[in-house]
Amino acid sequence: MSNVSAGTLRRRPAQRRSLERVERMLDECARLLDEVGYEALTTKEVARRAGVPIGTFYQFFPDKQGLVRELALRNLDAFLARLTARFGSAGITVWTEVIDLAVDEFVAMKRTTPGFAIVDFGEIFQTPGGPAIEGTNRLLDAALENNVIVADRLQALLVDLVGAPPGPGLHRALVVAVEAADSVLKLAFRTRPGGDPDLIAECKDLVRRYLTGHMPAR
Amino acid sequence: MSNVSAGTLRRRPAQRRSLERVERMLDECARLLDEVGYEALTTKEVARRAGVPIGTFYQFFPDKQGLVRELALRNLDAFLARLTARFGSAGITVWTEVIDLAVDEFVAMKRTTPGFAIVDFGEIFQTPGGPAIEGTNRLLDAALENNVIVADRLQALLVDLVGAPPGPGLHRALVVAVEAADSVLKLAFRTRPGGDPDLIAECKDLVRRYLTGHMPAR
DNA sequence: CGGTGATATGAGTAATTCTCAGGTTAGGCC
DNA sequence: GGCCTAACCTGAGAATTACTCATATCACCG
Repeated sequence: MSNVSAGTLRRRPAQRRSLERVERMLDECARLLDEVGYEALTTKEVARRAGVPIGTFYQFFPDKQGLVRELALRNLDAFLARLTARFGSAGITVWTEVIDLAVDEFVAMKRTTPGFAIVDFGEIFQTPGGPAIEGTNRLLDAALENNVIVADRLQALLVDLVGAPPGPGLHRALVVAVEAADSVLKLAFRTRPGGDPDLIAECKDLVRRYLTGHMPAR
Repeated sequence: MSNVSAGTLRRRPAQRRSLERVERMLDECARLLDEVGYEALTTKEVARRAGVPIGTFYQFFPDKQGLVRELALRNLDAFLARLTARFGSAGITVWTEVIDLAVDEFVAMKRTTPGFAIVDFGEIFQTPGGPAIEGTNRLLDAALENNVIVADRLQALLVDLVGAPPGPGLHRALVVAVEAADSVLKLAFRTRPGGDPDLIAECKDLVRRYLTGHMPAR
């Protein structure tokens, strides 16, 4: 369930103390994000709050982006875990239930998980490295397309539970749906602290209508 | 057509030279965004390339965010101008044509307007100012919700050209549609330099299906 | 208990943002 | 024109930040 993607740590914490420290730094990073936003977040303050010297911070994280990217990864893990947990208990029969459940879970995390409202699964950064360098096609810079992972998981669930026809068409549709849902929910939370309920409802409607064309005839 | 929103300049350039300078700084900002991304953009480099001393930069822009916000505003103006121009010449009869035209125009700007692929109308920054301060409800921090302006304009066009029923329902639907389309198109341009054509097609499909419920029966 | 590799530390360096005291310019008025 | 005044411009430097690296400390084992 964990370690979904590459990971961006310089050194992976091996002993318990290090692990706790990294966890603490991620926690404080999340809380700081809620307080001051991404722009104003400083590595020094994260380290200070976590009770960790700045040097130790840089033992594990390459930089501020690496820190936030790691947080996004942790969020992704948590989301996928919660998703599979809820799908295990509830007996799903119609594919729209999958949508509703996923959106509800996402909203729940937006409300309760610190920092999730700001970064969720990443996608904050646009960092091209110079225009059209050499042959290297560094388009998807690893862990930069976490929404694709969510789409992967949703596809597996839909194929399993509802017997949807797998394939590139469905996969692309799910990536689009996740991307769109993400942005509309971000809007919902920009509009109102707890998430505008009308916009959350619209989000479900949007995804349902869109996916109707790519799904078995219910 | 211009000066759509508040504007974030410290001092509005009055004389021709100042105006040209501000314009030049915005141009260079846009090009730098394409080259190095938002994160790595520095005010010093923008000033240097524009041939303007750093002090002058700060005469007009409060900071890096203000600069990019101003660029986003200029992009918004340009987009709205191009939109109305094209709607004037082409005789629209069906509402889906409005969608297609708007998306096409957006895509065209993504391809040709420097920096547009990175910032388009803004929405990069999440900058809360401390949790739940006092009574002040600073939710929409001026110019921070530019997509709403696009939705406004689209609503006017749809009501005018197609006789759509105006009202809060339609308006909300358009805001959602614009937000979703924006994110999917961003994805399309992250995936491929010129914008993945499949994803662009999916974007149109997404919006069309969603808005069907909010539109006259064609 | 001494040795060895892994881990921790924080003062310091380089790079950045933004200011402000003082110099320059534009343009009206006699 | 010549003069005056307010608007405008400038860049050295103060304050802040990201990140490094030489040294100190620790964990563990023979």
